[in-house]
Amino acid sequence: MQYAQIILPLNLKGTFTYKVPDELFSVIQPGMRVLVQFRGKKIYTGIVFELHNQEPIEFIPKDVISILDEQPILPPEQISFWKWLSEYYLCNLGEIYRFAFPSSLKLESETYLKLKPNTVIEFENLDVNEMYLIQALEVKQLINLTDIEAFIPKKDIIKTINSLIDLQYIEIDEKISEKYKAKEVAYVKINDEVLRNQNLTEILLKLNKAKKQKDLFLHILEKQTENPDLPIKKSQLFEDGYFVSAHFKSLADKNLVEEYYLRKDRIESYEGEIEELEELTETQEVAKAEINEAFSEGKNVLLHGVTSSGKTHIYLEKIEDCISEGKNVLFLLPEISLTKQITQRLEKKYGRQLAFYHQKLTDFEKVEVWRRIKNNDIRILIATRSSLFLPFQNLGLIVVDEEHDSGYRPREVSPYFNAKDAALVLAKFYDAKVISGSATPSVESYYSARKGKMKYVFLGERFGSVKLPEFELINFKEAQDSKKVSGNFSLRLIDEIKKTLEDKNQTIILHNKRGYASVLECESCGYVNYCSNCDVVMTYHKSANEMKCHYCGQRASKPKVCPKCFSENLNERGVGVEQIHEEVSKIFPDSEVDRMDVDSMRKKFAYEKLYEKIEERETDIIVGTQMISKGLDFDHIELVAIPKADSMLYVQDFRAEERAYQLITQVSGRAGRVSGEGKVLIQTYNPDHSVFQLIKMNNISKIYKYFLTERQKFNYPPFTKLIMIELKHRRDEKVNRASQFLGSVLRKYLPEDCVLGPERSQISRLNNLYQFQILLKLPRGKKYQEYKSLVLLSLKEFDEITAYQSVKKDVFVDF
DNA sequence: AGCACGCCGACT
DNA sequence: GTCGGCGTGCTC
Repeated sequence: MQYAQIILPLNLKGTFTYKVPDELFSVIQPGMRVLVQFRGKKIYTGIVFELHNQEPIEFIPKDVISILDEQPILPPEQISFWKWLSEYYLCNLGEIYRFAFPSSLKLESETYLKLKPNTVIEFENLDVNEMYLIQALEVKQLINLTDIEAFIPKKDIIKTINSLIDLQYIEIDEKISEKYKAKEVAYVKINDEVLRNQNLTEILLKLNKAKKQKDLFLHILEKQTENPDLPIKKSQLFEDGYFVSAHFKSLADKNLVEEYYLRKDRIESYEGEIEELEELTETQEVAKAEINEAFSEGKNVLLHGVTSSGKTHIYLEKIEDCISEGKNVLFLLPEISLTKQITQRLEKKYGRQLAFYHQKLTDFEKVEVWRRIKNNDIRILIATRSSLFLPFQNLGLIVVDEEHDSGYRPREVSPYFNAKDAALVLAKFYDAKVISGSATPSVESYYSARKGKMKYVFLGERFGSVKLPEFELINFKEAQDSKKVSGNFSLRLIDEIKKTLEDKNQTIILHNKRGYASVLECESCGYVNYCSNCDVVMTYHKSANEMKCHYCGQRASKPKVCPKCFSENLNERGVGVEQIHEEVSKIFPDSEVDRMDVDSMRKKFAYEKLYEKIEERETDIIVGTQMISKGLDFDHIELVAIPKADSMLYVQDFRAEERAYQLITQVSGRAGRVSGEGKVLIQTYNPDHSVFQLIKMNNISKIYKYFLTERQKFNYPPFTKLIMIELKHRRDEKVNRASQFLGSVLRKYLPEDCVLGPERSQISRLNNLYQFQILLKLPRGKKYQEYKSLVLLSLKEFDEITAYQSVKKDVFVDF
C-alpha cells in the first residue's frame, strides 16, 4: 500500500492523500497517528483512515513524515463508527477527530506548551532534546511546535514532547474556560491549631455548657484519631439526626473545627468495603428477566421506569453480569454532575477499574483514561458523550441513563450528533448491547421500542411499593375570579405549602425562567432593552442588579430611567424565578427559602452548599429552574409546586409539550420518595389542556399515544426525519440571499412539501450574526437515503457558489 | 478551519 | 504614499 488517506484535525471535507515512504511500508496501519505537513510548513498529527495503491492524478502527494504509534490508536470499530457518524450527520471527519481526541494526542504546529507549575525537574534523566525544550520553556513561557523546529529535529519533536508530558514536566496550554466547576464534597476535621497547642481538658470544660457541641467535637476527634487518613464527610455527621449543622457551625465559629473540600470525580481508588447488592424486588426481577431475554435475542432495551423505581439497581446488576463475562461497560450520562448513587456502589466494587471521562477533565487526565482504556485496564467507564470515541476494547454493554435528556445532543458544539442514537450504532460495531433508561423516554425512543426495534421494558412501580405522587390541577383563572390569590400564588397552593412546612417537610417550587423579569418596559414610550449583539430583549436580574442576554451572555447595567424618553416608570414584565423566590420568601417569612438556578449556582461550591443544606433539612422551600429536576434525591420533599405551568407549553417547538411533560414528571419524582405521600400541584389557566389532564391521570401509555397522534398529524418525527439547515452571516442581506438560493436548489431536487422555509430563525440575530433556517421533512425508510443524497447534492451545489462561502452553514440531522 | 493573497478606504 | 479591513481561494 503506497498511499494513505489521512484525517486531519481541521474542519475540511474528506481525507487527504499522502505517500507512504518505503521505510514505513511495513509498519503503517489504519488507525495509527502520523505526522504530516499540510499547507506549506505546518505540521499536523493525522490519522490513517485507509491505505490504498491508487496514485492521485491531480496533485503530487507529500510524504508521511513519521508514524507516532506502534499499534493503531483507533480500533477498527472506531474507524467504522467515525465513518458512519460523518455520513449520517453530514459532518467532516476532521471535526470528529478534533472533538474526539485530547489535545496532546493531536499535537500540531499551533499547539502551545508550557512548564507545569511547581515541578522539580530532574535534569540528569533527560536526553538532549528534552533538555533543550525545558530550557527553552524556562526562557519563554509559551512555545509552539513551529518554534521547537528551530532546535529539535522534526522527527523527534513529538517524541520529546510526549515524554515530557508523561513525566508531567510540561503541559498543553489550553485557556480552560472559567465555567469549570469541580464536584467537591465537604469534609470536616479538628482545627490543626487545636491539636497542636491547646489543652483538651480546657476546651471540653468550656464546652460543658453546650452538650451537643461537646459530643460532636468528641465524635469528630474520635473518628479522626481512629483513622487519621480517612476523611470525615460532613453530611455523615448529621445522618442519624442527633447533631444538626448549627452545632457544627458553633464549633467552627470557636475555631475548634473546620471544613474543607475534596474533589469527588477524580480518578482515585476506593478503600472502603464492598456492600453486596440488595435483592431485586419481584417487579425488578421481572424486568431483569425481560432484559436478559432481549439480549439473548440480540435486541437492545428501552428501560422505562417511573421515578424511584430502581432503574439504577437494574443497571448495576446488568453491569456486573457484563463484567463477569469478561467484557467492559460504558455508562453514559447527559452530564457528569449526575454521578450520584451509581458511582458510590461501583467505586466500592471496582476501585481502579472504574474511571470517569468528560470534557472537564484536564488534558493530562483525559490522556490517562485513553491510555488505560487502550490497555484494557478499565472495566467500567462513567462518562459523557465525548467518551463514545475512546478506543474501547471488548465493549459489552452501553447504558444510556436519562436517555430523554437534551444533554445528549447539545446544539452549540459541533459535530452535531445525538449521543443516545450514536451509542446504538457504536454498540453494533462492537457487537455490544445497549440499555437506554428513563422515567420519561423521548417520544422517538418510545415509538421505536413499541414498534419492536428495541425491547420495551416497563417498571411501573416505585421501589418498595411506595406510591407515586398525587397530582392536582389548580384553576388559576377561577382562583383569581374569586379573589383567592396572592400574587402568582393561589390561596390553595399557599395552604398546601403551609401544611408541608408544619409537618417539617420540604417543598420544591419549579419555575423554569431565569432572572427576575423577562423584560423592562418603559410605561410611557414602550421602550425595551435589546441586546446589542442579538435580536433579543434583555432579562432583568435583580440579585445581580443587571440586565443579561441569555443567548450571548452580554451584561448591561439596569437602566434607572428610560434611555429614550427619560421616564422613570419602567415596568417589569414576565415573571422570572427570582421574583417567585422573592414572593415565596415574603409569604413565608419564617421559613428558609433558597433559590437554585444557573445564576445562583455560579459561585464556587454553591451547589454543594445548598445540597447539604437541603440534606440537613435547613432549607424548607427550594425555588428553582429545571436544574432542580436532576439529582435532588431527598427523603423529605413532600410537595412539588408549579405556579406558572403554562409558560412551559407556549414555546415555538414541536417538542414543547413533550419537554413540559418530562420536566413536570422528573420534578414530581422528587416528591414523597420514601413516604409515598407526595403531592404535585400544577397551577394553570388551562386545566383542560390535554397535557395537564394526561399528567393528572398518570396514564403513561395514553400520554405517549397523545404525543404520537400529534406528531403523526403534523408530520413530525418519529413519522418523518428532520434535517435543519441554519445559515449565518454578519450581513443580513447576504445570508438572506444565500438561504433563498439554497432553498431554491433544494426545491429543485426535493418535493415541495419536504422543504420548509427559508425563514428567519426565532432569534434572527445572535452574537451579531443574522440567521436563517430551512427545515427539511423527509420520509422515513428506504426513501430517506435517496432523499438525503439529494440534500447532499444540493449542499454541494450551494458550496460551489464562491460568493456564499463566507456564510456559515450548520446542518442538524435528526433535528 | 486558517492563512495568504489582493483589492479598497483611512491615516501619517 | 502605507496600514489594515475583509472577500476569495486553496490546502494532499
